[in-house]
Amino acid sequence: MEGANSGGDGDGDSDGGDRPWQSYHTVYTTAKAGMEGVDKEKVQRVVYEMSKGSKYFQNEERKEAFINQKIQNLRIQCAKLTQADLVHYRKVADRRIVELEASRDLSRIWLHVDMDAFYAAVETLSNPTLQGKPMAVGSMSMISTANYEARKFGVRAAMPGFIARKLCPELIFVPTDFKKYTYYSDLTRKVFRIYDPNFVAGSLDEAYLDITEVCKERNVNSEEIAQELRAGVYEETGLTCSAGVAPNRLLAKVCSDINKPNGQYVLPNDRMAVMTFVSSLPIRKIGGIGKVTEHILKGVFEINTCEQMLEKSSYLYAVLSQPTAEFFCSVGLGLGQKDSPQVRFRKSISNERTFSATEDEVLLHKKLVELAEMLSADMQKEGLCGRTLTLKLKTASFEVRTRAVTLQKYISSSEDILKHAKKLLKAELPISVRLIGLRVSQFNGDKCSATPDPTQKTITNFITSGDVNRNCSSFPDVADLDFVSDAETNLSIANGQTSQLDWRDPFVGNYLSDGDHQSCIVQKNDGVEEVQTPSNDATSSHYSGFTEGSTSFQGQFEGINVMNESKLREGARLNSRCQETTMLWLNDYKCSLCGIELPPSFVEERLEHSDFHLAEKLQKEESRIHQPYVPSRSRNQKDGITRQSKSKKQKLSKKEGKYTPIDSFFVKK
DNA sequence: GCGGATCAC
DNA sequence: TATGGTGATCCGC
Repeated sequence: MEGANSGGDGDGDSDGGDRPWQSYHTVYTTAKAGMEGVDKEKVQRVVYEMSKGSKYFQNEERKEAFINQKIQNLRIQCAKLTQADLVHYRKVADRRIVELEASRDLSRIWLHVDMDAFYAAVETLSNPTLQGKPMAVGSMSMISTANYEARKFGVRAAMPGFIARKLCPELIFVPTDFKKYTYYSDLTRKVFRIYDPNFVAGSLDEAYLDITEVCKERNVNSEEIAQELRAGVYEETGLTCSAGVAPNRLLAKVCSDINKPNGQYVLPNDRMAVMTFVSSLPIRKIGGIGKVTEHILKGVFEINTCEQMLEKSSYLYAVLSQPTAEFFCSVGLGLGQKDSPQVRFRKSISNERTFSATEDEVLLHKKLVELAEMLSADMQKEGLCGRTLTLKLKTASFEVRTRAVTLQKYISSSEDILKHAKKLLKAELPISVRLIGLRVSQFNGDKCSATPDPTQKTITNFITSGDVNRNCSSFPDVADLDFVSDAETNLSIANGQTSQLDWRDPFVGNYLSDGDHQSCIVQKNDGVEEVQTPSNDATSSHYSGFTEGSTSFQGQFEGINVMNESKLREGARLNSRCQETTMLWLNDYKCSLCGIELPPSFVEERLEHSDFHLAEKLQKEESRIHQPYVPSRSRNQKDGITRQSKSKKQKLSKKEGKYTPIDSFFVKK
């Protein structure tokens, strides 16, 4: 609202001035519930002092600079628009706004419930001595939730504990205990179900209810329903919650935040009321508009409130992608999203762990084994098989990288996962990382059936074709072509059986969401749902038992046998060459084939050198298969080493990361 | 399909 | 000492 950072924001103000902390934008300093009367200047200063100079901080600065460049670019684009352009885009925007307006639906009454400081409140319930004392759920490195006493000090969710303790030395830390939260969450849902058996759970502590019918049947207004529901939740759990009522979910969510904690706000189903409400609403309150989007909208278009989205709509349509512009306009009109289907399918499953940064390959390999085991277990629990595996790395400097392979067969066993994960990781070595993650996506339509859980209710809508098992790991391996990972994706995918329900709601997404799209809840037709909760409690058991069995990474590293495969097609060759360029250099220094030493910075020389070996290999090959090969310097490699002959600025080794051009993001072509 | 990024909780 | 984990989506290749 009156946010400390809203003053001269986005002008590159006061950098290096007497108040450097003002330019350090964090997620947790934005004014939210319970932050009234907080000395924001002091909080901001402490956060800055604690962070300054750290690797994390430096990365934040890098990202910030990147965003500022985007803003600059967009500003230039706007400035370049001619009068004629503006007239045109004014028309485009106006037409769309009329259409959007016509789609306005005021027939439903939505209620959003949000538990107050949920985790903290539950912990206080189970340990009443915490009552009235500043307390946070989480650890020294990260806080999940802080109670309202702690919030008075500026302590907030997503803030690292050691900073929170600086802000509030008496702060009590309580470790997270998801079993407890799930238990109480279930209790609240018992109450929700009374008012809407098909309610949509957003997470453990919030839900959307369509209360249209209850209001009608019982002939009571929404305010009374909200009161009653909150009282019911309190009676059932001893916990307080807040509620918001509005014609759509997007607005209901905004409303539940207004009188938090232990309050409610009703926005009537009336067009004027909605427009008035939205006119002064800061854009950051909208679900889907986060720190970066807010920054851009302010910096480029000087948009601070939702109403201003309509005022600037011609510029939005001129410079942003159409769906993005459209979302902002619909927000300006106070519209929600179209109804989402009752049943939603999980699209990926993943796990990741942070540890103290290391470049010890044996250690990294061990982490990978553990992750693969855990992921496989989770997948089997859910009966999932997928064909895309993604490795995520966070370097010691907090840069995040992902590397993916899409396979021809569906996998779920830890052996399969590990096999491919190792290849992906190997290509990145040497590297110092602080986090490794694995994700599997592109599921086979149905459960993999390895060990079906009889107690698990199946979703009837699923297509259960006889093909289901064909691709699963229970079948014998097909020829292992996997190392030419990218080439595989070029092969036509065998009769893609997409039983994944591929619905696409134009109003769901990054900028197109009212917040429930990230729901991990599968809501059944009968109203029963299953919740995927982060099972932190389970990790310890996973870790034990995998402490040994780490095979040396080094041992498998010498192979350049990628090139020995004889019947690779042209595409496969280029890709294997791409792999080779990354695998060729032992310890990123020494050629594994001839022993010549070339430091990573000699990018051109190294490429030349690998070309040499490649040509050598191919010549041998060509004597067998008759296929000409022209070493091409113009082809870009997928591994990020862009080949530009003259530039030594491309020295950036992969370790240091590559930076994509600014102009791409957010800009319409 | 891949990779970088944003967002929410 | 020290800045999380899971899942989803979008954009531009």
